Amino acid sequence: MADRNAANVMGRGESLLFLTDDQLRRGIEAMFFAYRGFTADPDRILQDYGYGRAHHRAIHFINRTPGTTVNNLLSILGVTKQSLNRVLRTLVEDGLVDSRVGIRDKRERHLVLTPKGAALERELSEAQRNRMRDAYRAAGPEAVAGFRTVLEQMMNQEMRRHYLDGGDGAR
Amino acid sequence: MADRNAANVMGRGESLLFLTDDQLRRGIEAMFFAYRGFTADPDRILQDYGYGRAHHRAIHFINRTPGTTVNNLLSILGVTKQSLNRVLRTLVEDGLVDSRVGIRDKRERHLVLTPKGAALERELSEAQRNRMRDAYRAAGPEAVAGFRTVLEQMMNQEMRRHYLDGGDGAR
DNA sequence: CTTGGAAAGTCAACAAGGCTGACATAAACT
DNA sequence: AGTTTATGTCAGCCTTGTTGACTTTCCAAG
Repeated sequence: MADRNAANVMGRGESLLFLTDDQLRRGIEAMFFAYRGFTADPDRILQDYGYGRAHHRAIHFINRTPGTTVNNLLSILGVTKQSLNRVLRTLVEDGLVDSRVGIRDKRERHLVLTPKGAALERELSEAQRNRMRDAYRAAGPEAVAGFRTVLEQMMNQEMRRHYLDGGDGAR
Repeated sequence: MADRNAANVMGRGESLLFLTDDQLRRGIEAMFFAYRGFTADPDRILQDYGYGRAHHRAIHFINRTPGTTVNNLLSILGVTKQSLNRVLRTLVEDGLVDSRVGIRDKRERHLVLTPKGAALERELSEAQRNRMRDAYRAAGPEAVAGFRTVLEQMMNQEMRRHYLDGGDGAR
């Protein structure tokens, strides 16, 4: 219990004392605290509109993949259709999202942002990008590469698939 | 709008095309998807005990700083005392947490894990550490350093304070 | 051309975990 | 003695997740 995980007899110098429980705990807490910062700005904006994080997520992924179907969105977001539907309904009612009956398959609904929805999307993503940009600038390019690498490894298989689906991101 | 943020005329070669909106969006989605992986294992375990993420957070920080006060926990977690109290009450009732009247200041309650609480903490944190360790191993030491650096920059001031309070983590 | 099943929507009920506001108690501080 | 601080508690509200049951639409295979 005292010195568990003296995990790095595999050396190369700079990696000594690398995977101790304490190091891992620090990483865990970093994720926790950073995620709070990550969501703080959009949360504030959403409040002014009477929306929540669930609305933000829907708006984000509809913007990323215009014309996406409800089912696709469900598998990206990992919630039930009832839960997503409640959110989508308010967004459609409020005129932020347009739900178009499928052309080839009329059961499907293709979701797109209206100009009004796109405006909110920009406001939200700009706030979030600003924070991300500041963090990236302060950390430097190499840190950013490492950041992305670790996060990718932390995803579940299915999530990684959705992540990779999202365009190349200039990789 | 087409080529906004050609942000890197500051060069050094590998950092060209560094802060485009698309790059930033990729970082944002990486955070989103990775956080899901990050919480997936504990969430599964917590379900077996009838607890939620809120209980996990309380248990984690009581374990990190044994004898911490309610007020301190409140400022770390950033929730209302009513919300935290609901969680703490069940943990005390179920015999996972001990709430001891302060010695110097009898208004304060000092929170510590019971053996039973410590057992659950180990189960949860082991699962979370395993995922973190696998990600770290796959990514390599340099990536991990970058990961931590970017996350630290993403935190709010106050969160960063709490983060730094958590011991040195062999920095 | 019928039918099975997928996609979508809806209703109802419930739970976790946030929130506000009001109030109580004990202890410490001034 | 009066005020402030730390904690706890009651009541009620909201968002966002869940399950289960049921309907409508409609593609596609038999």
